[in-house]
Amino acid sequence: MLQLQYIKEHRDECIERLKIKHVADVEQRIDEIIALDEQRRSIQKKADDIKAEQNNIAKEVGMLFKQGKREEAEAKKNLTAELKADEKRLSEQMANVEQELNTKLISLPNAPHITVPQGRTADDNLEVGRFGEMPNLGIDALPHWDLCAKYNLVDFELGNKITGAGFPVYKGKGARLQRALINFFLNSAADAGYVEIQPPLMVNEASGLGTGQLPDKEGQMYAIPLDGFYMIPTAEVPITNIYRNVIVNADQFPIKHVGYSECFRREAGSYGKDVRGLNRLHEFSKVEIVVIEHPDKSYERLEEMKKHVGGLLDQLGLPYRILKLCGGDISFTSAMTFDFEVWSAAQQRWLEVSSVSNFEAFQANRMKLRFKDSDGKMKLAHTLNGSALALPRIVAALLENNQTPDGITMPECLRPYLGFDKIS
RNA sequence: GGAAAGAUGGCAGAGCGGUCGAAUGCGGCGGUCUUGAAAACCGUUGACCUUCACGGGUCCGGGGGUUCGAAUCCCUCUCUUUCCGCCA
Repeated sequence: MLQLQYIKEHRDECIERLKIKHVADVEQRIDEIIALDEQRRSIQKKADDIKAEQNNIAKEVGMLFKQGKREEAEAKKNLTAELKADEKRLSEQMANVEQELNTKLISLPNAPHITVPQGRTADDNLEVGRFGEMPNLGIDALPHWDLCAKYNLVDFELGNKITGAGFPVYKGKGARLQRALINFFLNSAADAGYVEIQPPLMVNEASGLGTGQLPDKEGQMYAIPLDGFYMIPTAEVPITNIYRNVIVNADQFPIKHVGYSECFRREAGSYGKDVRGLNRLHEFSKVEIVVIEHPDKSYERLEEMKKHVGGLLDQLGLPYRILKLCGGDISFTSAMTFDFEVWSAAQQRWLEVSSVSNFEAFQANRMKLRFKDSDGKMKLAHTLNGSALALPRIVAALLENNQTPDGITMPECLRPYLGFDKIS
């Protein structure tokens, strides 16, 4: 959530930024928050004064008892009765105001960076770069789901049988390709200074709240209500939550992590050609990079992360474009997001394979992830993350773009991990 | 699934119901000594709310209760550890 202090001290800027996200009734919501905070402070002042008086009386009573002045002590005791009633009344008021304030704060999305493009839908995203050559396939080129069947790489029917739609089974060279990609991605990140983490695939509620999946996107996660756990939708959740309630040393910045995990998403309401083949799954593999950084350096770091992701796609030889997401398409928690999309030559469409975001202090505020700055003050760190990369659509594009009449050529960078250079 | 124990500051670990925000040790920071460092010694060192400041308030896992007064007593929830059972 946004910092109350920021909202109070930069009201107009805050409203302007939130307007980029088309937040309804922003002015009103912000002013309500500011008013509630003022209420809270005035109630607290009164409560503090009463408590101070009670503390004094209690101290005096203690002294009198020690000195053996019983009657005086007994007389003083009665003084607190009225104060107690006042205190109870105030603490009820306080609880109400705080709860209302908290509800309003937590339901407010992150404020986009001022440079985030205006716009409402994915069509309004700004293309900021296009790389690689789009292959010219013949008209008999096959979409990846046909290639998967032809070369027996991914068995969707088997997944239906074992679990359900959206849980494919990778077989033979298909399975090997998965493993090769994971290793390639993990090693590349390690070479770039990211420390590898192998996180749990289920998280508790506090972790879901920390990174912002809860309460905003509850329906997106698989839940295990019996134990109060959620299947992770991305490794971002467990890895970032390593730093929940942590005060890091400023000299540790940047903290860079990479982790591979299976990701589980309910994807309720998706259907049609969007979900055909590997395009959208309930379970998929992804390598994720997570960075904790000083607020002054986070946008610099975002660029570095983009370069890393772009470098992977370059090595894989996939044509791609980078989009700067517009206010309407950016996520609830993000301040700035870049999407990477690869060209899927047989489907003739762009597929999102990475989303790189700076959350500024939004997640850190929920998680109480702080550091002591050089001025000696406690401040919230910035959190960032990005896919590097999500596998299924990479596989889809690799299969489609590299198909030839006598097989599918594998990119050079994967061969050490694959043990073969062609699927045929 | 059964049984027991525990949850205190960055960590470890004390704490008769009344100067306990909390002993002590480690760590951190500053200093003395040293060419420099280590060791030793001295000092310092929690977070949060509020205030221009002085100050005031809150926090010893969460919530509730007893009391003039709770880290300390009672109830409850959550979590952790250990033992037994089962098991990759």
